[in-house]
Amino acid sequence: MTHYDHKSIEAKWQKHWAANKTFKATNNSGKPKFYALDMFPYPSGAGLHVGHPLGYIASDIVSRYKRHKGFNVLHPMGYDSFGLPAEQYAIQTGQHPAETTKTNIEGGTDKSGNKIAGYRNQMDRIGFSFDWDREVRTSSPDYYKYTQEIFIMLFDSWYDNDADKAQPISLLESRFRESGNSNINAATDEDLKQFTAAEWNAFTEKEQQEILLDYRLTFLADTEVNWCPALGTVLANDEIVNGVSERGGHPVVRKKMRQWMMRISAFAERLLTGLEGLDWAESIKEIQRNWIGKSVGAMVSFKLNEHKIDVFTTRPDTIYGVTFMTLAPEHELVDQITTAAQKDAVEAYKKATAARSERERMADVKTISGVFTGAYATHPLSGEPVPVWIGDYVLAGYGTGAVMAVPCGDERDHAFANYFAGQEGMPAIKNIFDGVDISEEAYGAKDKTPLCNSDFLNGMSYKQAMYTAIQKLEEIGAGKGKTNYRLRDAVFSRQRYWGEPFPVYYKDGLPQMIDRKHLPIELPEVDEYLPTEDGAPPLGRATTWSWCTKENKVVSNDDDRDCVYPLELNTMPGWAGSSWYMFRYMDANNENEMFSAEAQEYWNNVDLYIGGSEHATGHLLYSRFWVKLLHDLGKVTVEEPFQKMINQGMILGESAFVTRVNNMVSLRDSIKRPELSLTDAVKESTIRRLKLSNQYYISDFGNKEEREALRQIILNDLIKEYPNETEWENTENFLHFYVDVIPANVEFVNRDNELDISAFKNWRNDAKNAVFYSSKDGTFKVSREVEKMSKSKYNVVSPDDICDQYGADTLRLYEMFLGPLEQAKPWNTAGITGVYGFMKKLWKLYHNDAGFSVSEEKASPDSMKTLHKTIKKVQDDIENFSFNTSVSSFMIAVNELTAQKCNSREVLEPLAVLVSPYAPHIAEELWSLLGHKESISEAPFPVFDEKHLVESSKTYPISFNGKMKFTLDLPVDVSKDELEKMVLENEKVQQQLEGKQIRKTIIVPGKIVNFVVG
RNA sequence: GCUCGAGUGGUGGAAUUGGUAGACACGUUGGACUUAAAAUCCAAUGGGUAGUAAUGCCCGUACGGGUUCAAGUCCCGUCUCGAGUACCA
Repeated sequence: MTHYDHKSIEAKWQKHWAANKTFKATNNSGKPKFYALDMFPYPSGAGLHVGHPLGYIASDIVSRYKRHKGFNVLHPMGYDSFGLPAEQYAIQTGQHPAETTKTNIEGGTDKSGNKIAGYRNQMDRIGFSFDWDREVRTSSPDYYKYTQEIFIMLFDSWYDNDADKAQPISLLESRFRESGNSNINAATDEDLKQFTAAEWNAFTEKEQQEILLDYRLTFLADTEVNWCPALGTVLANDEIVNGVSERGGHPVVRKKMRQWMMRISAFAERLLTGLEGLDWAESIKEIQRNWIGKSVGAMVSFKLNEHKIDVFTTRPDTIYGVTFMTLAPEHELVDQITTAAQKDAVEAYKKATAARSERERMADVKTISGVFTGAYATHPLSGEPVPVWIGDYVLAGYGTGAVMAVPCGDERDHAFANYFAGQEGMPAIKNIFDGVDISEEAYGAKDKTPLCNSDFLNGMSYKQAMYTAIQKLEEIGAGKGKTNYRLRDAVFSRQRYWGEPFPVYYKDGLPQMIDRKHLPIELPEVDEYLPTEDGAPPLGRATTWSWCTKENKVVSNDDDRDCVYPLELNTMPGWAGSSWYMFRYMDANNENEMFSAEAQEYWNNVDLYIGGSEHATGHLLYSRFWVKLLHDLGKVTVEEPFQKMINQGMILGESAFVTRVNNMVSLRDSIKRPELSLTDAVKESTIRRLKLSNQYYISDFGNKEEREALRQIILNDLIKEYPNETEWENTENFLHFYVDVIPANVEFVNRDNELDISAFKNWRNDAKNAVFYSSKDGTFKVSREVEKMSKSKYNVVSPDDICDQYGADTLRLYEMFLGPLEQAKPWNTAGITGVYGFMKKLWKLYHNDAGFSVSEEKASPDSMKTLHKTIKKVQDDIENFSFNTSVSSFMIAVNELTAQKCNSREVLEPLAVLVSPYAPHIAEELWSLLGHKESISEAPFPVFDEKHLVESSKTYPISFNGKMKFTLDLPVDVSKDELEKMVLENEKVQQQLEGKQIRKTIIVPGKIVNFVVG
């Protein structure tokens, strides 16, 4: 074989690696460990596209590099295989989601007869060094039994604020038995009733369980949820984008439902501080910080008759600036405090806000609205009356749903006060900032401006007043320092089929956990994947979905024994399985526990995590939460799962569009009065619509000439079609057609944006007989737009075609060559020939016309220099995750070695190892041609030796006044003074200096020489 | 609006702590080989300008300032684009 045959080489080595389990990781090894993890994919029916492997290639390069460097590398892959698309597809086709999911992973033919390549096959073709023996699928009962187990662990835990960790619920029970709950500082909802030990012990079992439910880290609660009617399920906050569902873009409404919740808010502070030690992109950390939304301030109570209105404020220092209060319209006290006179107005306002959808409220933040309740609260410090308003700028869900309004210091309060200025219940704005004009806008700065009109706070600055005010409020029992978080508890129930069932049954309306030893509770069979007629989730259709506490198994719903109880009908959300999978890989085939302590201790946590940044507030926050729980319960030794993370940029698709003439054209009626101007003629004519029986597509609609020509063609067709029409000759100026833009599958478009018309016709049934009007040069062009790659946009490019045509090694190199990993970029194969050319040149270095040929002679110093500078560059690049520049340096190395006619083993052997992380197939082939019997995968990485780069001279840029004029070769091993002397003696330098005076000479040895002249 | 990030040839992108801007690749142009095409190889390629030429000069990293012997890189201001967030008290 003398030419580079990627097909046979790649097939050969992929087979070899699989047969020899070359990349199997062991859980005990004397080598240092390295754990490289990719965010696992959701196996969709569209298959893997060229965007998926981008991150996988990067992590694979690092993994292979680390193996060369002597590490024991864990580099696993699996599937996040529960999820909505499979279920939507199941609803449409009636196929079990488990089947379609399996086909999407393993390949096969779907119900409509489409060939599905399968994620696994597609990945295998790219030559990843995954340890496939550790594959996980979140939808497999072998896996989700442990997801269920973690749910039980959450149920069996509460958050102890004093110890600042999750604790077993049994500990809480024993403390209740001993001393009631007054000394317990737990993360719970506010306002739990207090009880003594005696009271606790006197409670019935059911009462006790109800109380415990308020403390558990997963609990049932009636909450306002985001209900998506189109998807038939609730959604978490992070699953909603701009007020519509992230998947599908369906509207979302607020609805009160009984749901499983996760008390992630208990971990808010640790989730925030934990970010500090992580080597993540600052932007992701920032997104998480914003999402957690910590604000430090105080709770302040305002008395109103027998009621008490609590507010949260971050500015207790401005307490004397309170001019009024505002409650959210949904606030529970509103009805109780509203005066008779204001009742109608308040009712009307409440009704109006309730009718506004979440989306409207979000879109419209400018409009100010509100109503006075007629009530006055009492200022806790000054004792003055404070009017109470309601307004929808106050959110029911944040803080207490009420604010103390300080117009002089808060922009929203300022706007509200001005809008209602002069009306009943709106006093003049109190200004507490000495010497600050607040007539135009509020003064929000937290600087040293002294306070005034503030009694004992007068003269104090922000910090001091904050502290003093809180102290005073605590003293008189009217408030206390408090930290608030925006992070809400997460809804954990989904009214869907294709997710983990809860290990929960209900006895007397109270949830009971099924004992861990009876897991998994497997998904039941249902006749349809839709909600039941009375609105219960799909699991409500299962006929065998009850729990027998005697036999400890799932039994028929018809079983009417006393020991049989109904099972939970909701399933878990998509993020459940992905919140802990990184640990399962460590011990993926353990049948007795989720993973052994030894395995976890050995692998610790993930050293390098690569994936998209779109999971910033979902997966990456929830998995950190679960890991903190597992840590508190002693299950894992780490508190953070992903030490180092890189977010690869999305590879975008270039969608293709063709312009189609609508099947209706409008025709201005014939005009026979040449004396009229065109405008008047149009005015006096009538419009008739004619239907075209043909469809017309036009290549270059923007071109006027082309449009005119197409108009003629259509007109001619119309004349034939409507022979009874008269006066056609006069109508040509008045024929109008309208166009729409139709997406074309990018598979039918070549690199020059030309459409394969016959393929398009074949693909779109309604275009079979259409007329395609090409451009003058005979081609039919599409227009392009860069968008996210998706099946529905027909712009998905599969890596398989690239593998066929150029090979996996070229694909790997090319994806890296496109640019920095983190950057988003459109997929465009324009440059791939350059990379393929490189592969051929690399191959040729090891071959002559006759075949493989490598000499045993010593390499030239030049070649050694090329090799060693490449070693250094590639090593530095991989350590810095700068993969695109490595590819360039390979190209430079091969170009140089070719020019040097180098074919010495001394250089070519280490070169093969250098290339191996990037282009493993060709590296293995060359390695074996070089006579090695073992795989190249563990060959030691070449060691960089500076001595090959040492030179006797360096080319210095010589500049004058900072401008580089020419270069000079100067010796390296001379002093600065000698260097200066040599430069000054130079003829060219003298020329430049002629007639000028040297004011300063800067010589940086090894860098530059600069003369300041004048 | 706020927060974060980014603006470099026709294109994707290089430029380690301030030290030869445009590496590498695509594209384009010209040439060699060929009956021809493909493939391959060679050369040129930021813009302007002077010269027959060798060669030289000027301008150039979004825009306007600044610091420095020296700025794509540091500082201040402006503009544009992208991402996140959206009344969070």
